[in-house]
Amino acid sequence: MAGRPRLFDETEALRAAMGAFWKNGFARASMADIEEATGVGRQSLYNAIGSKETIFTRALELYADEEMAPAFAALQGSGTPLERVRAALVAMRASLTEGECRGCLMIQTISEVGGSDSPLAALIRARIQMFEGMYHGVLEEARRAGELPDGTDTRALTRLIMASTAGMALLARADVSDEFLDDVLRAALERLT
Amino acid sequence: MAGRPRLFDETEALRAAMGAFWKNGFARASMADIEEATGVGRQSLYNAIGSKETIFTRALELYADEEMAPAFAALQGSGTPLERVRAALVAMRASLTEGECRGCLMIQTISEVGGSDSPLAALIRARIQMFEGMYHGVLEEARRAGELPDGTDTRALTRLIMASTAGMALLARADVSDEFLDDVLRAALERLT
DNA sequence: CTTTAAGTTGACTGCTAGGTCAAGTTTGCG
DNA sequence: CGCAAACTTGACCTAGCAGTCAACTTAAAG
Repeated sequence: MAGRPRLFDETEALRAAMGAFWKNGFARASMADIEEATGVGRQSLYNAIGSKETIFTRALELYADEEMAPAFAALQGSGTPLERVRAALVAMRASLTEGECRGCLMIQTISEVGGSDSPLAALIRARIQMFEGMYHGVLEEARRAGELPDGTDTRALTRLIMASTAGMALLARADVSDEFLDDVLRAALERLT
Repeated sequence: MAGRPRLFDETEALRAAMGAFWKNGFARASMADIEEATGVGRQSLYNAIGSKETIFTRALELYADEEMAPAFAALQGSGTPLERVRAALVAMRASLTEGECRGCLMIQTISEVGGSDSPLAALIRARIQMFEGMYHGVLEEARRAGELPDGTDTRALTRLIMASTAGMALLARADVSDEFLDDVLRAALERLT
């Protein structure tokens, strides 16, 4: 089992590919773009990772694990439950404009693979459910702790938060102003009671 | 100026093309799909309308004018300002699942042409601003009429509504359940005070 | 009826894309 | 050293795409 050692780091390459996909979307990012972004030859990518769709899937998983981590960390951080939800929203808002690309790769992928029944769509649905479960858990905590009125429908509130978040990410992609996004965040925080 | 009369109705064809784009997005819908959906030959489409991008642009305008009309009509309909906003939200929610395709063509297009500076992106930005202006006008009315607390930041509230709406449309595309969308609507209506 | 402007049809073109092949390179192991 | 396994390189292949061309059809104008 000897052979030439790999000249690139797989995760590093996936991160670079992620950038290309984030900028242009799955369809518009060509394999040539991926080669250029990663600095890795095509065959090497195929050997190490797989087809374009596989590369994208892996890059999307990496995105969910790395790029969305701050928001999730905030949810499980310190403070009262509601404070943690607020912190997560703030982190989400920040992530939309801080990097090189505006918006959120996960959200922007939804409309691209949308209705299809591809593995990609399944991945996204799974992440949505995970997202929902985490928010809902903390909001339920908040309700039990008396931070939310006792009759609060925390499931519906969770889903409103998710829609608002997704919408914010989407509009960021439409080159809406930073103040626009700040307004959304502020209005959402005000009504989180 | 005599010649063979056109065998198809241009608007009808655009409506059919709209369906194809709605289902698959701009990039994934091929000219062959458009031919099949419209029942019109390619050259005829080029003669009458133009390139694929032109066809899409026209179809998108048609979508905005026809498919999104109920929501706008509700905004300018009868009832107190806040009632009209509520009615618009209800109409938006309904439009997401009533047709053959889930979601909203306008929203799903944002992530596709996203950051680019194409005419399409400009069209979308213009519609977003129009949308914002209409909502904001009615919410200001509501504030002045005492339906909203006097200190309400109606601009921020407008933008939150837009984000929630956009997010709802996007998630509909991700094949989220109908109850999910209903929850978002209900939670949004509850917090519209 | 003839002419002519417009519409239709289907074959065609050039191009780009994702994916593969074969030859060459670099390591570890016997 | 020499063999074999893994990786790299760049040319290549095929399919599908948007868009075009040329021949044909239709109806109104004169």
